[in-house]
Amino acid sequence: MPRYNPAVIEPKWQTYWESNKTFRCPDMPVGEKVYVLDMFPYPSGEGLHVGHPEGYTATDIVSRYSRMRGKTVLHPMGYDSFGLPAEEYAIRTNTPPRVSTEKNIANFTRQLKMLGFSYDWDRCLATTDVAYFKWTQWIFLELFDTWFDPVRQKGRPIAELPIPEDVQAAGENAVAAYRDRHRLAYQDEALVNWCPALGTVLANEEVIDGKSERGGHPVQRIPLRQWMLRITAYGDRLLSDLDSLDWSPSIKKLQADWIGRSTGAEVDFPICSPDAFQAWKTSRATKPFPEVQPEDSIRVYTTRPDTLHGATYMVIAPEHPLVKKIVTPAQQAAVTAYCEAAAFKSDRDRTDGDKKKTGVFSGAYAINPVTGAPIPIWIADYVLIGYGTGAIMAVPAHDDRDFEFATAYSLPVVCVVSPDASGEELQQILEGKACYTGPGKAMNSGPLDGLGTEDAKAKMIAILSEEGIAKGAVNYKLRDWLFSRQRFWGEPFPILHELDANGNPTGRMRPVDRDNLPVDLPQLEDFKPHGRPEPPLAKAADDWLYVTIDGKRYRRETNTMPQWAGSCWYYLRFIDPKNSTALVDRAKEKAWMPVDLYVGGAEHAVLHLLYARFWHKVLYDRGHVSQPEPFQKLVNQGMILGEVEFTGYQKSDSSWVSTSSLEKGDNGLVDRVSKEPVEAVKVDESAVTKVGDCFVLLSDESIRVDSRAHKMSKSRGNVINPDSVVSEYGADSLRLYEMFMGPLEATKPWSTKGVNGVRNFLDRVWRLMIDTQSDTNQLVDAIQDVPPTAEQNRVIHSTIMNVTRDIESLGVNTPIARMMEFVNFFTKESVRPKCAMETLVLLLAPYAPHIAEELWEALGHSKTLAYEPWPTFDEAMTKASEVEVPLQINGKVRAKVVVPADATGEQLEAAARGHERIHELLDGKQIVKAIVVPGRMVNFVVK
RNA sequence: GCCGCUGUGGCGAAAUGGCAGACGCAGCAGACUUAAAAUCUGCUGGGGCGUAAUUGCCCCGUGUGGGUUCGAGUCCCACCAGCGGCACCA
Repeated sequence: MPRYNPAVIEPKWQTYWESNKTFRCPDMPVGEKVYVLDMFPYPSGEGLHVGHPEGYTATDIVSRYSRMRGKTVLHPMGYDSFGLPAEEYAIRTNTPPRVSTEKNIANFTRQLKMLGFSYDWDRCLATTDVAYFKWTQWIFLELFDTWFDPVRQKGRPIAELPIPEDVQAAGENAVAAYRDRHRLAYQDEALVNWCPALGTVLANEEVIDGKSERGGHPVQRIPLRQWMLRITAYGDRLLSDLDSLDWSPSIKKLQADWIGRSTGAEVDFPICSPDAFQAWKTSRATKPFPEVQPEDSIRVYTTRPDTLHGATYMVIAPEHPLVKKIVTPAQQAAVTAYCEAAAFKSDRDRTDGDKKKTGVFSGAYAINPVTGAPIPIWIADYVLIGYGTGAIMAVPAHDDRDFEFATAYSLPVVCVVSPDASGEELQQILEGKACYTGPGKAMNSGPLDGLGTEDAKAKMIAILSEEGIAKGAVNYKLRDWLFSRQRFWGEPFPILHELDANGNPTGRMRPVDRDNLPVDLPQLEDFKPHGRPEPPLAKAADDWLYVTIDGKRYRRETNTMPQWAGSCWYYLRFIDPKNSTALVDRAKEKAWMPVDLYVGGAEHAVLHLLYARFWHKVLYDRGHVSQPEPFQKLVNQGMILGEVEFTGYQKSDSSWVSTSSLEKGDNGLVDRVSKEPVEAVKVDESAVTKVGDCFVLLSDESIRVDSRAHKMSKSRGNVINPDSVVSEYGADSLRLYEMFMGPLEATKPWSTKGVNGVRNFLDRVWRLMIDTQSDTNQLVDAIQDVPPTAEQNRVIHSTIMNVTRDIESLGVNTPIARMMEFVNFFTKESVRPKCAMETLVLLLAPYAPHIAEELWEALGHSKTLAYEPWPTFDEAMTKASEVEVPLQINGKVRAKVVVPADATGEQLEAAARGHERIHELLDGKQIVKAIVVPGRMVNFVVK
């Protein structure tokens, strides 16, 4: 009987690996170590998606390959299990989040084991494990206990923070407040996206068009006291250390853009009458540039200090504290209305570049500190409170946004940079009728005149620094990380707020003693959010909520940490998952870190990877880890799309409209001619054909249809479930197919026929060795214990060489093609040397481990092949004794000649000249040059 | 708008600057079979010439247009299309 039957052999080997602890990883590496890490999944109720096994198979191949190369491999798996979806689900089904989370984890674990990944399951963890988040809280306390020393560019213990004398003098509370202001984890009044329906603040990227991404509920911007992490302090290091990483340029660039470092200057503009300007200037010249913006001026950040003479007005954000102070009575009503409207827009909404710029005049004027001219102060939401100082100097001649605004409100435009242009264009710019943002020569700019843009910037900063009016400054788009959420299903903050005798907060806080960690979540009957920004944990019983220490009463912090917290350090815990005295043992950490290969989706290119790098650097500064960066090599797997679909478009009378005659109407697509709306209709593959570059209907070739693979989604109904693929084709086929689809990093469409194709290959591998007529796994007669022939050896050795080389460079698809060629070749051989079969099985093992183990056993081995030495090759054996070499004339192949593989250039050229047809073609021509590449080609250049 | 990635047969894709399309899917043909399935074997970019038929020969072909080179899918410049990300960051 025995046909290849994955349904039997796959569970058999999974059980074998599990009961023999085949993939248990020792505490400390023996010899060379490799740490191969997957981005751990969020255990959703839907279970594994086919996208998950793609990256997981790639890392499993590397892990299994590395073991066979004798390395010690750390290859763990866990779950990122805190978060909003679990909680929403819990609310809907009225079950505690922990219950549904554990159920989902069990399902994920079943599915992952079903795919035969070689994880060390003893190291499995979930961020929701109390024993795990104890250390998440511990790290939070470390952040709380750290300040950033800008001189040393390093996080240091808060106890080492120098306290200025005046603060010291102001007493204990002032010192405590000073410390609190400098911690990496600090509380601050922040403008947040508050969603009353979800009962939580949301990150900017969770808000779309002023509505929550989840549920589409309205979102408001309100000020709330929130926990923040001072990631901006690490901006420079997060940026510059990217250079040391083996990451794709595109991911590095995404991170660099997100950090968004820019250099320029901060400049103060006095708010006073022109008469008082000289006095202001004189008083400024006596002192250095003030640390904090004085009341009598507006501080702006600019990257173009060279254009200061062209600043004809100023704009401050609607939330800017000065708005209330400077607005004139006549403008009061208009300003209030404008600011209120702005409050209802999210950051994203407001920064939508397509929108027309709006603004309102405050009635007040400031003085341009270099020209002495009064300039109006406007309020507009194109200026963001969160970036720079929340105020700008507007130079409409040299900034597109300012120009657009100036045009809309008829504000003056003064050109101060002579552009690199000519004719009409130059004239327009000089007259202030067009905007020029590029570099040029300074003009109308007093002492800067004639200088190039870079020199002018430097000179302006130098002059104004001298006068105490400005200083050079660096800014980041990166904001401090808003770290608290008003939800139940997250890590509680290990922070206590001191209460006075009346039960009111004193404003002082203390960390929970580290011995008292973890702070577990309270049991709550009702963990639902409500419409107020008061976290659900506030509903906990008093014995959880209130703590008395040394006679003082405290109330626990009731916010929880965001989902990102747990994933910031899980890779460290995998090294030492059971440690109860430290987050990770120092010696083990040193032995295993950094992660040598980290694979996951590109959706984490910015947030997760930036947050984790930030935490890691803090832990590094505080001496808990030995390396400045956690992830040495990062690879982003591409997305797997659904099967290719053909879509035609029909009018209401069912007549077809070609995609070439569609246009965008007000409500979707319409026929360009009749403007009638059309409906998208799925067309079967058999009903279309390709003509030229387009697919058209077979029934009417004038009707073009769309051909596209779409992202898998429930609503589209094109989701492929790994469970059903495994039950129909087997786990090895799924693994093999996902690798065979194409390069790991590419986006590629699913094809069920393709799965069938690789299954077919595994069937052929099986029949190559197993006699399907027999009742047991009897080897076919062709397999004999004989040495391979020269030709067989060439196939064996070149297959080993190519497979090895490609796995090393993470080329996952091409080794499969090589193995297919191997099988195609040996299928035709009536004598199949046993050693050749063993080689194939070992090469196949990282890809399709179950069938490989089964065949290894059939070949007479009694234990797992997981630690068998990887086959080696002799490059000399890969070469044929004779090669066919193309002969070209002027770069065109005209003939081929067979020569010994080791033929020299002279021999090859002689053979080429001697070739009958080449001789013929060269007759009467003058050979200008002969290019001979031994073993590859000959090219005669003739006239 | 800005940035990045990708453009190769009917489809997924290969190809250290050296014979474009390996390998797989789909398709076609043959063998086996009463038949089908399965399996095995072969063919399969387009056009043309030639021949009884083969062997064979020529031209075109890697999004478009240029360039570098003896030789370009590969390197350089410009453009076009698709996908993805960012998007008033002063």
